[in-house]
Amino acid sequence: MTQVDTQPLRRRTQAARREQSDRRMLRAAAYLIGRRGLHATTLAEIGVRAGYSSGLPVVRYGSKFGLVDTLLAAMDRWCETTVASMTGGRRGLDALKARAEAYIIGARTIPDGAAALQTIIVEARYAFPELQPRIDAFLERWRLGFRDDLLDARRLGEVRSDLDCDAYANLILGAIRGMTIGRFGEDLREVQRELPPLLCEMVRQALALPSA
Amino acid sequence: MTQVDTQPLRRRTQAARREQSDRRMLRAAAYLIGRRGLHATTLAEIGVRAGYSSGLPVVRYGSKFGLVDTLLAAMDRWCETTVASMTGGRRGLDALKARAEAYIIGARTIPDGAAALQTIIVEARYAFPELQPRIDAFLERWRLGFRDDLLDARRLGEVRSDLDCDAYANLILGAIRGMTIGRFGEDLREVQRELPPLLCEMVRQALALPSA
Amino acid sequence: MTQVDTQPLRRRTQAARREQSDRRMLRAAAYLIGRRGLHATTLAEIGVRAGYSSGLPVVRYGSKFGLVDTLLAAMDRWCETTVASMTGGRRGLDALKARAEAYIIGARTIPDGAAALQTIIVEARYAFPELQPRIDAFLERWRLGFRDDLLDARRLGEVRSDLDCDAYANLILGAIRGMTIGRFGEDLREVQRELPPLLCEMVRQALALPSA
Amino acid sequence: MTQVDTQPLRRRTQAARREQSDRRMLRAAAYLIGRRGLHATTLAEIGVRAGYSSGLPVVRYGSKFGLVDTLLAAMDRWCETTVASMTGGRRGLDALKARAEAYIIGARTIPDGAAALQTIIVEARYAFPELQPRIDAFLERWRLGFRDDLLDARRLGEVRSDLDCDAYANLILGAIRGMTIGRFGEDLREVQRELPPLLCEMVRQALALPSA
DNA sequence: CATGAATGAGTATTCATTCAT
DNA sequence: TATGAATGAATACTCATTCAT
Repeated sequence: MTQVDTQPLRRRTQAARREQSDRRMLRAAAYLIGRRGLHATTLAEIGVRAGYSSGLPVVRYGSKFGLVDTLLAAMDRWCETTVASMTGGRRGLDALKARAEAYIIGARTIPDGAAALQTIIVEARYAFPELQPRIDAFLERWRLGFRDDLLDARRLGEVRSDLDCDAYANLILGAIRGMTIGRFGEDLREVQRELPPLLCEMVRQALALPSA
Repeated sequence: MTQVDTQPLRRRTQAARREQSDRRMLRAAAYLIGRRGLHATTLAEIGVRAGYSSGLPVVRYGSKFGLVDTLLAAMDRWCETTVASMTGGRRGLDALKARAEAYIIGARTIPDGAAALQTIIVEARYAFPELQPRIDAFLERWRLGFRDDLLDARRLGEVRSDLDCDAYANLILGAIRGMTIGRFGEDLREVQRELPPLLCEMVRQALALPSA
Repeated sequence: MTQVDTQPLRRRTQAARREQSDRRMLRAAAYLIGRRGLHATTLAEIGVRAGYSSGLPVVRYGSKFGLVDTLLAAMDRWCETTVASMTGGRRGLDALKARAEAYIIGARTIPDGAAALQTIIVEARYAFPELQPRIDAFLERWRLGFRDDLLDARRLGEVRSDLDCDAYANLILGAIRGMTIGRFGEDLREVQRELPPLLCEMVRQALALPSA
Repeated sequence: MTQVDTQPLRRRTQAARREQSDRRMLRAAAYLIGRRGLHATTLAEIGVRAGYSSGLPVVRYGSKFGLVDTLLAAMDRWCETTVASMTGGRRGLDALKARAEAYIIGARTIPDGAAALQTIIVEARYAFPELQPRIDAFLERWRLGFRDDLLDARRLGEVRSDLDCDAYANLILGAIRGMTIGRFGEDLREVQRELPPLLCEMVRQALALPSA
């Protein structure tokens, strides 16, 4: 019986150590990448800021690419969960508005993470071309979310039946990205206040039925 | 007499040589920066690709910062000229549409330059913080252009009188930037076809008078 | 009473486990060192390839030096045993021929071990200078073996009485080493076919009595 | 005329600087590699020992591989020249003896270079597999030299007509390599004294005509 | 006995910049 | 004006070793 109890305990403890250092390092990575940029952020810095040695990041993630890949995957999951909970039970334009808000809210809830995400999306293009598929998938998921909301809205009769949902989904995502990019750490709060109602207005007016 | 004649001649020749090497190096810089990113592009590469030695860029511009600064200033001037000629004689929404088209057209006319511009705007934030004022000024000029067009349109009665021109100018510029960013070298033509009419439609419908 | 019985049993089991992991790790070490070289082989790899954790090699041997030292000692013993059994009952040139064959046969019987041995002999000079005495002793034992065979042959009248046995022992060992070094994993079979008869011929003709 | 004179002068001076640093760095590399081994020798050390900065070796040779490749090529040329001058005008066994002496003499003339050469031949197998073709070519040239000497000796009637020249060339080269390997910096002088006459004796007795 | 998390010193490589020509 | 040789600081990555479990 001792065996049965100690084995899992040991494993739980080792796993816990690993999990904790994992969390800390990803948090430190997001903090630093969002502030100094992907290139200027050192693996050693990340390890030290997380409270560990300079070598741990490489031991854990194998390489800088591995760390960024892991970080991106974690943030991807976080976005997925947040968006799902915010758009749950909503449909059409209502869901679209919630989805847009989720993007902004992410930046408010975990500003470090959001800043790092934007930076990685932009800098990784040159630094880690192998990461592009994951980045594209991330953006595509957002785009498809907006598109499906618009398609749903069309089905519900909230917008004109001839609306080019794909094009408008692009426009919406582009606007959100274009307005938040490179503006972390400064006047993001302003964007948070301005952008959602603006999009709502645009959505209501530009996409609504001619009669509306 | 020989002195008097040769000196100016020499000077003219020297100036011409300088001008030519200048043009070539900035062109090479735009080409490389747009493709590999600001950080991955080395001064030596730029010099060699321009057909000169690896050391010339530093001799000419003093430092990497100096080169990027010069390049940015040149592209700024180019944008200014293009926009002025395209919006010349137009007012209100008509001018706004032309201005938006100018942004896209720039990417079509000098794709290397446009790609480099986007890259610099994003990467310089971390690499050359001293460059930020110039970048901000560049973007601000675009934003003010759109804002003034909207204000003009409001004065002309083309849009609602309570329109938040500043906010919409931000939205428009953000959409343009967000949709073109990181998409150079691939499907930019698609953006060129889609974006301008989309913005036109949005402008027409979202900003128009309620009666329209 | 339970104590008295289980203790030895446990110990025997522990000893067996230790012995098995020992065998496996040395085997894995030989395999990897022979293939990738001493420097490129990591302790972690050895542990994992042996079917254990990455940390076991250090726990068992204390350090990389300790492992190599142990491995070398084991191979030394193996050589000693093999040579003894192959030269047993023989004398003079007959024994010399058998000894030379033993060197080659080792490479055929345990190719991984032979390759690792060669690699260690060469790389350890720089990596583990402290190991040099053991290496020198190993080579010296071979040299002395050949020398004694030659001295015996001289006593038996098989070779000229003025033969420099030390010098020729060096030559023979050198030839064997020089022809096998760095050729593991490739055309060693060719060497196995060629070298022994060649040495035999040389031994027979070069060292034989002038009259022969 | 000034042009005509200064241009070459400038070029000669720059080229001279380059040539000098080249010579110094290769010399320093040979010295260090022969003493500490290929792996333990640092590019920075090489640069500093040559009297330059730690970064110059990479700037000049691109990488550690590039440096070793260059060094090997230089030593290859040196060997070629030395062997050619020493065997010039000789034939058969006489040429073979001179060739064997050249190998040893090289170690006496440029002991650092010879030691580095041996080390590189052995260590590069694992560290720089891409270098293997050059190494093989180097060894093959020696082997072919000995073989051709033997073939010539056979033609001249100096040795038995059924002699396996390829096999014996292997044996001779193997013996030379096996007896010098890993013995640089210590008792190489002894080898220098012992080996050539030993090979001569072997050649004379083992390869000679039965009647001789 | 065995695992695996964490350390930290060492090294090849990059490249903006300086400087001799 | 232009070349290119030389500098040196910065950083990703490796891995033997320590230590907690």
